[in-house]
Amino acid sequence: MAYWLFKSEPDTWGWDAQVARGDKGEQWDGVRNYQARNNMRAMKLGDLGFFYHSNQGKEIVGIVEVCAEAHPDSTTDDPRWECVDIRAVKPLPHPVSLDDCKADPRLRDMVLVNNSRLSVQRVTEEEWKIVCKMGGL
DNA sequence: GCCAACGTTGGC
DNA sequence: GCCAACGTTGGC
Repeated sequence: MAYWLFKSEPDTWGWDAQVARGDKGEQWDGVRNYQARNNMRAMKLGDLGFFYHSNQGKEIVGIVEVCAEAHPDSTTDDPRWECVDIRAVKPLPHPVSLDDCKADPRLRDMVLVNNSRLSVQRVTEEEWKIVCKMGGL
């Protein structure tokens, strides 16, 4: 079991939209970055991830689950790009903001804190537990 | 809306 | 294969 973090601008595709897709989930398309794609290729069915709102809110708002492993991105003909499908699992009772993460020395090495531009990130098990606790789970 | 950081592209 | 130029992202 691995843990991940998905970033999206709420204007384009927010948590509410993700929840509205229900258990069918939605393909996480549009990623055009090798690091992010490699992360998605490494994902296994049932892996969990945080859903992060960039720009507006700048906070982790919910938990998602990988419900389809990497497959070609249907929004492009370029065979280089693949994506996974994710479905909403549950919201965080208390969203965890970027500031909260920066303020906690245990999260100093979190990708979100160090390389905020990467849109699909790896989260360690320790970071996962810390953020879950901060989020009220 | 600005700008720094980063990734990608393309000329050499 | 290097590196300058460019485009994009995202925090502020």
